[in-house]
Amino acid sequence: MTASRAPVRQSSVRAHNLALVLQIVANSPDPISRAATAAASGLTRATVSALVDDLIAGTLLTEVEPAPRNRAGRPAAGLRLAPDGPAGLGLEINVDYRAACVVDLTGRVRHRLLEPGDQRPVDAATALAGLSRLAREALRRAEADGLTVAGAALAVPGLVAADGTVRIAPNLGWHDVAVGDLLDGLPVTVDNEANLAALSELGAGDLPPSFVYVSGEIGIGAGIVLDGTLFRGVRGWSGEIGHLAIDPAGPPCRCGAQGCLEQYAGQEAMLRAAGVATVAELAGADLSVAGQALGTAISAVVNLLDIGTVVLGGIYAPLLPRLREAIGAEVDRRVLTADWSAIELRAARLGPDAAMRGAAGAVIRSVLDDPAGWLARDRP
Amino acid sequence: MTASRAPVRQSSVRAHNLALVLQIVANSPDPISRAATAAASGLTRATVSALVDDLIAGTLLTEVEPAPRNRAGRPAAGLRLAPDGPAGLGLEINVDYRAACVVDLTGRVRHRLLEPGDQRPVDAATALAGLSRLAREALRRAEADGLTVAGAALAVPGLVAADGTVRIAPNLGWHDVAVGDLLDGLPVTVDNEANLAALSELGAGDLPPSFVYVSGEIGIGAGIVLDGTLFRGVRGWSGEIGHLAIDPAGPPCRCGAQGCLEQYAGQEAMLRAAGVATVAELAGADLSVAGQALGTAISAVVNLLDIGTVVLGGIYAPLLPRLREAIGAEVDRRVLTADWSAIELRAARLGPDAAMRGAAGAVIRSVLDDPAGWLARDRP
DNA sequence: ATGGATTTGTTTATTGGTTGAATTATTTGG
DNA sequence: CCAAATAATTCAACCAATAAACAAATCCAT
Repeated sequence: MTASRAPVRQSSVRAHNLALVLQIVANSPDPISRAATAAASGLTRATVSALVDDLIAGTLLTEVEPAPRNRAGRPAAGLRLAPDGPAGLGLEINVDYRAACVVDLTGRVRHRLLEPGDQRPVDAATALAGLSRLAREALRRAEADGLTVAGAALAVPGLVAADGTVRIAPNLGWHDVAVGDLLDGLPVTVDNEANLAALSELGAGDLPPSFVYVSGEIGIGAGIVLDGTLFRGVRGWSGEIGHLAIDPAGPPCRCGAQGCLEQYAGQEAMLRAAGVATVAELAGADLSVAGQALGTAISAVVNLLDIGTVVLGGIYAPLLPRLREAIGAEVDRRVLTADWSAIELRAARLGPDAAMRGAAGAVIRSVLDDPAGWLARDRP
Repeated sequence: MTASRAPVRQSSVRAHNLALVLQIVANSPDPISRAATAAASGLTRATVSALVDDLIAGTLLTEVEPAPRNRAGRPAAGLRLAPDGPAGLGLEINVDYRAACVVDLTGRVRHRLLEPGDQRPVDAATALAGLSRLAREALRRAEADGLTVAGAALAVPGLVAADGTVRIAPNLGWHDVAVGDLLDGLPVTVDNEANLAALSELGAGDLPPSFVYVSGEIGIGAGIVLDGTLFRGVRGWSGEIGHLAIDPAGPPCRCGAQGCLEQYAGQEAMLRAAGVATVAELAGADLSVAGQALGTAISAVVNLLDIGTVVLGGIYAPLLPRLREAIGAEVDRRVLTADWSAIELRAARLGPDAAMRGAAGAVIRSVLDDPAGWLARDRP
């Protein structure tokens, strides 16, 4: 039932502790010594030394010069993530561009390729072929840098089934698209853009381990992060916040129901309500209707999940100053527990690249979460 | 980040594998042999034998006569949970009764004490003193049976903070009540009744590992079970479904907002709408308004969490036949993914005792989840 | 400059726990 | 009554972490 259904052997102990040590180093802002890692992990220095040897041999960690220090004792050798080890390839197909990026273990974006162009008129196969070209170019450049690409992830604006097929991506006009073998065998996972953007914000630091990322685009999606892990739902399509009911007698929605959030706070609805033509012009408009609707939806999330932090991304990020008051008022009114524990609203830190960087970050994260799997891979 | 921040030593391996073996036995409908357990767990027979020895010595498992079999080979000794080992004490304080029960490891209710009486006029201290008497009597009877009570849990209809204080229980008139030391040192955990009832339904079997339990009483609460574990939210107050917004212009709610679910599907609202005085009379009434409101709220849950099963408890359980159509229609209309994956509505199996049994079950579950902790306890 | 104090990192024997193979136990079937 | 089959236990080997001793590299006081 509750406990996982897998036996644990000694090798799992090692796998767990490798991940533990690696993540302590990864989360340390400055290079950290073996001894400090041992103290932080609760393992002995001897054990940490042995684990670190493996991690260095596997190009996951590197030793750097000891930081000069004015205390007695042998100076500590610093450990940090290797910038020339495994890397993640992040891909994205969205309404008006295709993009790829390469991110190394330390989180730095090493390469970034963007191909603007409306994807709606082209069919899925053509769009994917174009993406494949872009991705190969990114791989070529990564290899030239001496990086080993550990995997790839693709962000799409739509519902993705557990097996990676895109069930529906309304704004791309996609319907049951299997991405297939894009890169000659290099596995490509596919995920929803809001989910990946949420992970990306998590990686950007300074966020609590549980939060909701709300992405405002043509549609509205949400990525739910619980305790540092993306919550995907039972079948993989959680976070469909865009179709929460705001008013049962509200305007009809393209989903067939009435009064969905999208009809109040979706990009098109906001433009229509403000009587302007571009997103940039919204900065001067009255957004109280959208804000109130967003507040109602956010209240539902908080009442159900008791999450204290909401990150607003996509077009909402720059508009947050104008939305905050209406959202806050509605949340205060509707969330029972708001009296004890405040709900924090934040603007997303990362711009439009969030989803793509989150995709690359997901690959990196999978290596950091299971270094033993990386060490045991078939060497080239 | 994602991986837990604790080191793993060999002893944790044993702790994990003890839990693994114990739960395989617990989940087996019939007594199961060591060999079959080994096959199911992936451990070797030698290891399972050693683990089982410990579990038997700790009165968690017992050997039963081998089931007669018509095949060659030494007959297998059956293993099952010990009915005379640790037991859980479940407590409940609700609007019109106090109750206690003792449940053994196998899930059987061994004792059940119920003291009817309106708790609203008495203050919290008096109610708790009465509960304490009831609990002591239950403990006495458990001891007379040779059971060792491993712990106690209390179900209350209200919001419970992480430290066990009841922040607010509107229908009891409680406000920041610390339960304190009820039973001379025996630890008592406190939890929301909907949460515990949800766990109770999970234990009653036949449910998928992720579902939502909706409890209709004076207020409406929800227990969210994700992957076999209760989801409590960041600060412990998840599942406040009763105050989801159904209609922003709806009737005012005692929470201060307008159009909350409780104003449509709460017990009092349903009675008022049907023009009857007792819950029993609702069976013949038109419940389409409540059903539609419930359907809207359930759609919100499913859209956010992608959960495929909803269990309706409390007063909703007997009324489900009359509610199903309205709920179903609204869910089909509002849940994007309903086309691919059906949402199943079920009536709760357990009656009014669900929360109290869930409380006892939570104690049992904590032993099953961490048998090593139980084995390492100070023996009497 | 030199020896003691201090901190880091490695070496080595020990311990806890699983594994795999061999062994013992208990049944059915010819 | 013996062979085949299945269940459970015993025992040596192995793997990974620990504790304690040791080596290395620095600061500081004399």
